[in-house]
Amino acid sequence: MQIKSQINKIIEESFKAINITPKNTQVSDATKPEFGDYQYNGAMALAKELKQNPREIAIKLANELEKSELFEKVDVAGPGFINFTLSSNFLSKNIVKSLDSRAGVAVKEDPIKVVVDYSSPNMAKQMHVGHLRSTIIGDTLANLFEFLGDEVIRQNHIGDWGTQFGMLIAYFEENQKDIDAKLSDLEEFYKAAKKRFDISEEFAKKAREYVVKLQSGDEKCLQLWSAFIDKSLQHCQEIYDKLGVKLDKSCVKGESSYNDDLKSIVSELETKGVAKESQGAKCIFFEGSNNPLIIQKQDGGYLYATTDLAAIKYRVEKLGAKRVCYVVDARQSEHFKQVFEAARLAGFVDESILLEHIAFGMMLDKNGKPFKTRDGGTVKLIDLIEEAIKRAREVISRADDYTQEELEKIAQVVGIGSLKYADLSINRQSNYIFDWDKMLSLDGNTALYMQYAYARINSILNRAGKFETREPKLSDELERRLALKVLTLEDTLLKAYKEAMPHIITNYLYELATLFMKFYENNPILKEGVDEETKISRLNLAKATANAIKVSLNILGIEVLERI
RNA sequence: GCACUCGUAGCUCAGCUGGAUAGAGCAUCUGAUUGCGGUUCAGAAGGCCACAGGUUCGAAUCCUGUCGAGUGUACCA
Repeated sequence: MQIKSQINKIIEESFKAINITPKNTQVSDATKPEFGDYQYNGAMALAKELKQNPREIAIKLANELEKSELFEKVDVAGPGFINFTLSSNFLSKNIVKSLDSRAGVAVKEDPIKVVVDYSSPNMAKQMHVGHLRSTIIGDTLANLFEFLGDEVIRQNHIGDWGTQFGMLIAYFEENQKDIDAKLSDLEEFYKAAKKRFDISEEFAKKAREYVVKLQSGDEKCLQLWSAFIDKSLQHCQEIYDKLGVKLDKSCVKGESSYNDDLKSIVSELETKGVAKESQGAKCIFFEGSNNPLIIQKQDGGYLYATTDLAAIKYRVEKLGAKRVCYVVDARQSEHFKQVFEAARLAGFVDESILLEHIAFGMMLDKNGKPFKTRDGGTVKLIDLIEEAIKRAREVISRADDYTQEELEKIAQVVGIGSLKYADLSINRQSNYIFDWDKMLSLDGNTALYMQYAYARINSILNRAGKFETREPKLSDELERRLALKVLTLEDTLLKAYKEAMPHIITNYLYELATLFMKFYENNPILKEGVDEETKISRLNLAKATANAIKVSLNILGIEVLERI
């Protein structure tokens, strides 16, 4: 349920009742729990405008606000802060509603069509750590949008076109071998080809010729190329499956698929006067910037900017997207800024369509240096995943007497979950320091802490057996706060939605789990001496908490375990 | 050179549509719990929010400048 918007509405109405039209009617979270649940600070800003005492305005407004049944208390404090405390009755009533499979979160009233472009591996190489953030953040955003009711189209804009494939084909021709055998380690194959390319002028020339042949549709080249792609996609799919990322073949729409549109895109941009020739290349210039966006090279070749423009056109015109999210490395900010601007100049998109570069920082090691293997190579994503699972296995196997099968399942869920959570819990815009120990710690804002909290609640519920679904009686401040936190899930998701920031959800989860741990420590549920009424009340609250944790984690693409 | 991002506790990070005494976790110190599930909970200590100005009743948050870090900057993707 949405709480803030309900309060905002009441504020608006209350202002109407006292004949004031304010600029801002938004409540914010209370800065301290002692103040209440929410606060409104608008009275101070209004005071100057109306030439009235802020406190008087606040009191007048508070008198109106008090009439609402939503609040137990409306206080005016200091120079004119208005503090709201929600009624416990309101909280308990809604806790019951949050026991459903959506944890009480409504579907958006105005669903839109959204394209999320993420992962986008290069088909000539294996996936490496650089692809992790895009894949995880993108998948989470897609899950979130979907959960809230948008129609989500996941697009994997794979790098399956360009010079590198000429290189691969040339190298393959040179070393005629069985394609499966050769491609079993694509990485090695690519490296070998690249080496040849750098050393031999003759080989490089041949590679370029193959690019031209490929792009003009040479049968044999296409066949080889498509075998490369198939093989490479298989590798990617293994990783997606392992990560539990919802990408598959149907999401693949690679660079090559726009090949046939590029020519007409360029001529359309020229006709519209958006693109001009400069130094032999076709460029789009922008006001206040010296760097143009080049869409066609001197030699007539197209660039990735051209492909991106074709992709925008496709997504908006063919797919009908109203919001397009590009989950790509922050280093490409300028590129996307230019591409988006160009798309607007060309009239491919109007103001109603939101084009967003969901930028994220790099993964760094403990010393703040780019994350590499010991000998300075790129870390293969598959190795990173295996390592996460291995480490998770070590952490949990200290704990209990699992069967081999259980241990494997738990190691998978915890390892993958931790890897994802560590990434998602940090503001995506900044670089992030990758730390195995912190990632798999049970303390602090980690996946294990959440999964453990969930399993713990689950254990209590199992021990309790069947019990009645009932509005919990919130008997103390801790229970109130926990209940309120459970109910703010929807507000949290909407904020994360608007800003495309997964860490807003993890912050919420951490607060929720922490509150639960406190509640659990202080308010026994199944211990002797707890009366039946209180027990059932607390069981309901615990169940609602578990539900909110589960729903949130699932949006993050993290599984919960009934037992750890 | 120019552009973008960033600078908050020893470390890793929240907070940034301006609000009350700037919050967590780790590490450090102290206490509770003989265990509804062990890896739990409570408390202490730790801050010129890079620096200097400005706007404002009010600035970590907005603006300008300086310093420092990272990234990008014409035919790779």
